[in-house]
Amino acid sequence: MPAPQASPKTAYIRPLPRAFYNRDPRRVARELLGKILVRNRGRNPLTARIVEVEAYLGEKDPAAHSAAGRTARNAVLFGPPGRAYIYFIYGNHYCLNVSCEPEGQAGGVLFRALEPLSGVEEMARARGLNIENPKDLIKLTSGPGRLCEAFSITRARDNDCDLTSAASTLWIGEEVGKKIGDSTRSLRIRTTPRIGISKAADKPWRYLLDGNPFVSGRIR
DNA sequence: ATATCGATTATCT
DNA sequence: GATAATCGATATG
Repeated sequence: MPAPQASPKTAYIRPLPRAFYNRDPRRVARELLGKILVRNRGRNPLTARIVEVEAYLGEKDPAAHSAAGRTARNAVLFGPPGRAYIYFIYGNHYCLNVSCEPEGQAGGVLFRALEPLSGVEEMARARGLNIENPKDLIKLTSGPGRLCEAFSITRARDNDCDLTSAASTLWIGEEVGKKIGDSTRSLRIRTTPRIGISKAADKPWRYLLDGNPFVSGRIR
């Protein structure tokens, strides 16, 4: 397992445009792999590479929170693309999604695992883990609930946050110099069924970077 | 290594 | 009142 890489300065990360998210969530999910989630914290932002995601379609996907139509909880999924949809689950954990598709149409991508790049000490503190232990390092951001805890993501703080602006406290970017289509091309991407659902469990809409140690759960 | 189980609460039926 | 896009702990092979 690789040691965390040198900290990228956010000055060299630029946000993905809203149009990036204004598409089918399966397409967005695949292309989000390798991109960077940023938590602005004054100096010393938290950054991590996206290594595992799942696509949830709109009202036609029985596994999606939007399957039964718009409610107070899932309203962000029906709003404009590129916003954070945060939900609370099992009385314990938050999960992060980004809304996709044009306004009025639901759809989103769930963040399942990240590879920490900078702010690792802060993440460890938030998770109550010790980085000296390699096992604990993996557990920092390997899972949808874990990554939210590492980034201190809550519904109260971050639901409906605009993820397309570097001025937001939470946003998504890519390294300057890489083109959106390009950065995905060289990656080894694997698709599998989605984790932890019972409906539409056969759909292969989980996307991950093959071999990345931070990917959650078991492969296959 | 895999399996099972309890925690704990917002949300919806 | 039941459920849930999970996690961590415990038990067993």
